[in-house]
Amino acid sequence: MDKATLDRLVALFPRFASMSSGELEELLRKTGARTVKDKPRDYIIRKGVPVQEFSCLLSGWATRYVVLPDGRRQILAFKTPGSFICVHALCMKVVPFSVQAVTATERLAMDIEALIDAVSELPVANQIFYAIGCHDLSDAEDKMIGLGRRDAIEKISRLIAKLYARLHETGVVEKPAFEFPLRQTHIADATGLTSVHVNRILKQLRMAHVVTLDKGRIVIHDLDALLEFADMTRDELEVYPILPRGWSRITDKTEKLPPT
Amino acid sequence: MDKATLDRLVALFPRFASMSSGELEELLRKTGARTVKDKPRDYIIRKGVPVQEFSCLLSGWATRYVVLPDGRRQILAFKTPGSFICVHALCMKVVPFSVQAVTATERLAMDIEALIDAVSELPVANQIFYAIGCHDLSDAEDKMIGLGRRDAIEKISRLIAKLYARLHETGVVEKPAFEFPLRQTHIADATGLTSVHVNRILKQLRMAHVVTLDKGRIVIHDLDALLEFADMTRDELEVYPILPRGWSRITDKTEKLPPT
DNA sequence: CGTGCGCTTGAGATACTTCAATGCTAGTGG
DNA sequence: CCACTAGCATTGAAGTATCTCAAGCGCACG
Repeated sequence: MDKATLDRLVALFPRFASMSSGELEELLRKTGARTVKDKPRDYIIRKGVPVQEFSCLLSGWATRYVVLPDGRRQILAFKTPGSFICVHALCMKVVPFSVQAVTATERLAMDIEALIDAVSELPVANQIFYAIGCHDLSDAEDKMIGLGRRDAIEKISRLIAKLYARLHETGVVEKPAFEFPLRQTHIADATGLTSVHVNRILKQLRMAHVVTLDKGRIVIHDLDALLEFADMTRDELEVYPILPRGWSRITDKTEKLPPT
Repeated sequence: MDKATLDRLVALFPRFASMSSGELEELLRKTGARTVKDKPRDYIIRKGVPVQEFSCLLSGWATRYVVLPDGRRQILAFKTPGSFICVHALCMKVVPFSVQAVTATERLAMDIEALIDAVSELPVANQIFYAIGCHDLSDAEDKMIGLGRRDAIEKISRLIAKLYARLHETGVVEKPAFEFPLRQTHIADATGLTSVHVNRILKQLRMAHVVTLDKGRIVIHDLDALLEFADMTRDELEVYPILPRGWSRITDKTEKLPPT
């Protein structure tokens, strides 16, 4: 693995910076790290099929989702450059969801069994991977709040604001106008809404000159207004590089004494 | 720590069985493990206040929840005997949620910093705690599906069925009739509904002779009917003792080719 | 013996869904 | 190069699951 690729990897996955570059190179060597390309709609992971690779997404977008027997779909996460495809794979051979490429993607794939061995010998790596899992857990719980207790415009505004923050943080996009390959059905299945309703809410945001979404491109005209709709403050936008025990994000400011 | 307490701990937390009893005793000693009692409505963890203890719930019920600034509440998890109170604490000093006792509770509390040190020296403990975190992640994602894509009767039926399965699995209850200290507002805040609507759905379940819930006690008259309402099969009821890389639960049987 | 919390129920409101039709664009085959 | 098709976005109209508001009731607690 050449120096340039290594730098690109660390830039997208700042957590790896807590390893020395020697340790990281060793880890990549031991796990047979290689880059893999997938085309749009390719499956990266299939529900029920043993997962052999641990992947770090380098470019492109993907979705991780579940489909119920009657066809209802819930998208659990969108994967963008800097995302780990499937943290679960480190402790589960078979996972109950699928991951599918939305655009063409590039990822760094490591052999899982080798990774587990390598990590167990390297305490710093252990901490890193625990923190990654913990981050995904917090993220899932944040989404639970959104799915359970927010209305449509909040859900959609938050989704857009958070994706923007993430892409901005990882250096993938600069301005609040960028490639946005998600279809309205993706947004619907991530927020628990109907694509028809998503369409109406997007129209509302467009009419208010807040966000326009067209032909795979999004333009955020008024970030403050978007945050207003999203019920977010600017500091909630920051993506915290979660170091072990270093996180101190507080979501809600005031907490009424809850019943019972 | 006497032998009886140790046995009780391992019975409630079968994961600990992958450590030798010597290793476990050593771990408990190093972390200053002690039992702590809380009264109903006591806070076990407060949002924004540094978490010092890692707790294993031995008896009683608790909720882990978030309250939004305008008062909307989302319950993230119910804690019952055999639950870890807050897995996040191993990598976050401060967490964005609170944990509050519902009934009187008893828990085994360990010092977190000591636990982190002890675990990093013991690969088997490392695996155990990673698996615990992974279990919570899968659980949260399962709840995301419910919150996003299921209707009221499915949500409530699933909640009841899963709590029963968990309590049964850990040996806390025998028959499908047991202490159930949750108020209707708890159920509402866990499922993203209103307590008024929860009331109507419970009435529906009562009228159908499926479940009765009264005075802190629940009786499941017809488990098969409940599972029908819950859109669950009997094998989904089983709580898998997730060993590292040993999990193979598949939630959905058929998966239509999803759009895009 | 009041007071408060939780359960219950009715009536009316609404956020979101379902159904259905139209149009646009890109890809495909002839 | 054009006709044909499929997928996606858009919009209207009608339906419904769930919410809001409001009132009454029972029980536990001080």
